[in-house]
Amino acid sequence: MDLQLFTIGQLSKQTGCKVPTIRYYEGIELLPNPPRTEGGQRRYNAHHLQTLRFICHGRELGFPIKAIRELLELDQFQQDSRASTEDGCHRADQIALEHLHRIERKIDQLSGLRDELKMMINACKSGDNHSCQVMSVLADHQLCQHSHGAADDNE
Amino acid sequence: MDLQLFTIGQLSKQTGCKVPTIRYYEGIELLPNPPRTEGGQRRYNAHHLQTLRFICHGRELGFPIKAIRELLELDQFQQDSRASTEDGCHRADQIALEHLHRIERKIDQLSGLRDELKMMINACKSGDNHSCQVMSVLADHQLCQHSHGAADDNE
DNA sequence: ACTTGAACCTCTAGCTACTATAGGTTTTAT
DNA sequence: ATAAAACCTATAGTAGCTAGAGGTTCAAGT
Ligand SMILES: [Zn+2]
Ligand SMILES: [Zn+2]
Ligand SMILES: [Zn+2]
Ligand SMILES: [Zn+2]
Repeated sequence: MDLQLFTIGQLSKQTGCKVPTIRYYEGIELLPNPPRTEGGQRRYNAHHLQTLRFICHGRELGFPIKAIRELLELDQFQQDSRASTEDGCHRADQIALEHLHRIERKIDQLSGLRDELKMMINACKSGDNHSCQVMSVLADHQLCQHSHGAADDNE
Repeated sequence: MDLQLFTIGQLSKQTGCKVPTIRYYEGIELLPNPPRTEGGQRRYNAHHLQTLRFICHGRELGFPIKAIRELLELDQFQQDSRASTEDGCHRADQIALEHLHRIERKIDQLSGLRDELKMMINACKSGDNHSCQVMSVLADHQLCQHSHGAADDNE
């Protein structure tokens, strides 16, 4: 098995991951270096495909690269050593839980912003003010209802 | 009026905006260049302070720099020309509305991820599986309930 | 007047996760 | 044999800052 080889373009189609992104993942050593043809083109096998799917799905679920890297290592470790799945599961769950918390904090923060924005916009639409509420609120946080606490964020 | 001058550190304390960030805003021509002392240090006036407050508040509310730039220009334009506030308000509201939509899309996307993550984690906690559900789901999107549609995003 | 230390200055590089472009080579099909 | 499609590397750009190095200026105290 593992006899079928894929070009980078085929891998891209199978996973939905763009070609430059695949090369990028190789560059940061997330995806192992594939063998090359004599001419220097990459040829992937089924294992690469599986790994890339894992990576892409992790990214789609919003996991940072760092987390995906650790999850891949856990996976590798388990396959290598046949260690009890318990520890790996524990750590994987922990990583997922941290990610869940980040997301929940982010949702809370964005919900606050959403409410604030709705209020400004509605105040303008109702048109009782001679000046734009959007501009006024931007100029003066006192007019805000919430504090839009800045969670450190990305994605 | 406008006689009181502030150092960049004082401006920083007044707004909560970090010193390098203030210099960064100047570099991208968002905040106008302040006059300098003979020795080359920046000295700001009340107008700079007001502008920086506007910028920082806009950022706290999640507006991209590009939007803030346009909002500042609207503000400037109105003060210069005493044009009817109507048009400015209309455009400002439009910008705010676009931002609101971005945020709502983002909240929707994150809510999907949150649900997905909760499901994986719970499946692991219930412990009926001999394998880690977090790992399994990552390896196979088929096990997902949602499609985690990737809205283009930032912040 | 002189010294000290905090605050200031510029410049460059780094962060996340890609994406785009330029300019060239390999593969595959006709 | 030729030509198009797909591949290659390398570099720079995206957003919005932040950190560091290495040097200068300012204001206060003696
Ligand atoms: Zn308005
Ligand atoms: Zn506010
Ligand atoms: Zn688990
Ligand atoms: Zn999925």
